[in-house]
Amino acid sequence: MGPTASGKTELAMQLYDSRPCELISVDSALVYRGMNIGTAKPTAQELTDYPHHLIDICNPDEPYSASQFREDALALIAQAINKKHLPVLVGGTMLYYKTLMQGLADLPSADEAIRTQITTEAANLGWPGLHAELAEFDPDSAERIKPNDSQRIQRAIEVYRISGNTLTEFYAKQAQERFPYRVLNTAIAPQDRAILRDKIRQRFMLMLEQGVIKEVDYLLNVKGYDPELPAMRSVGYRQIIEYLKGTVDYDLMIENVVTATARLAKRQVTWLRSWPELVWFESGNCNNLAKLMTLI
RNA sequence: GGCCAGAUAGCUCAGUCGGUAGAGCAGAGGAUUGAAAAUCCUCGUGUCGGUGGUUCGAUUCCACCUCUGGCCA
Repeated sequence: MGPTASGKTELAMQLYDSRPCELISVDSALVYRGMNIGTAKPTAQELTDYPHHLIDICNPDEPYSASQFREDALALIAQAINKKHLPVLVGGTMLYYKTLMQGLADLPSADEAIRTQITTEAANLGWPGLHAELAEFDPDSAERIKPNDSQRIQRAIEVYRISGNTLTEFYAKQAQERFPYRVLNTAIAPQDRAILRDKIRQRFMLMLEQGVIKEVDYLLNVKGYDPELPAMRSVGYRQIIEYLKGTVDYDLMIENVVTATARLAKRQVTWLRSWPELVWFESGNCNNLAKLMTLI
């Protein structure tokens, strides 16, 4: 685990060279085909030399989710163990790790039609208005969810409309999950955030040289993906789309991407601060592999 | 050289009919159950450019100075 631009992939590849393992990507953006430069996906050559599971498994307009990840990852872990390979989970989507190990309530899947309907209602009533509606049938969830948290309000209402049961009821029935494997939790990050910010900036400058703007332009204008798609709203893509539409100039776009990426890193670190039994590694330390090997 | 407009938080600015000031952005901390690279919550003391003057009291009014734009020579 670790924030973006901290060197997770590199360390995972070193580990792959050192013992038989299966690399399983834990990243909500790397699943999308055609989103390569902007997601800092390993190169085609790297993916040939170091095969990763769960990269390039969806098109940007196909939904992927924490729940789907859990299912995929459990299957891949079992396969790896059958082959007597070490399953190595590597990536920065902390909710996916949490979901994998703690499970989810038995909730209904997302329903596009109902989401669209709720979004339309929100345009008229505002999210606080829908939050008030939520409070009528599920006061506990309304207590927990803030009046402007559009996504969670939408989800809570969606679950109720699909199933007739509230989120609170589903949570109450949720079984306590016991993850059936022994896990070594490791995280890598630089010692301070300013260093990470510099690395983020440098990496984005490299992405620009590699043609990240052409990549986004292609997804938007040739493939015709809706800019409102979750995939197209990821860090970097969203800001480049603004630039392509002419809303912001080039220099401001660069600043916006660096800022958005640094904030992503911050949120990733927030997850990790309270992560139980976590072993920390420092970015760029040449002893990381050796240390990792002694822990496995 | 003259005239005009500015100078307030890291940045862009608002404001105080005179009682030492507040937004947005940035930054920091946090939440996180089928979109999670998403979505959301909390956090604002700074010689109010400098020096004098008026005043019980000046960041606010006045004078001069410095700097930055613009216009005129």
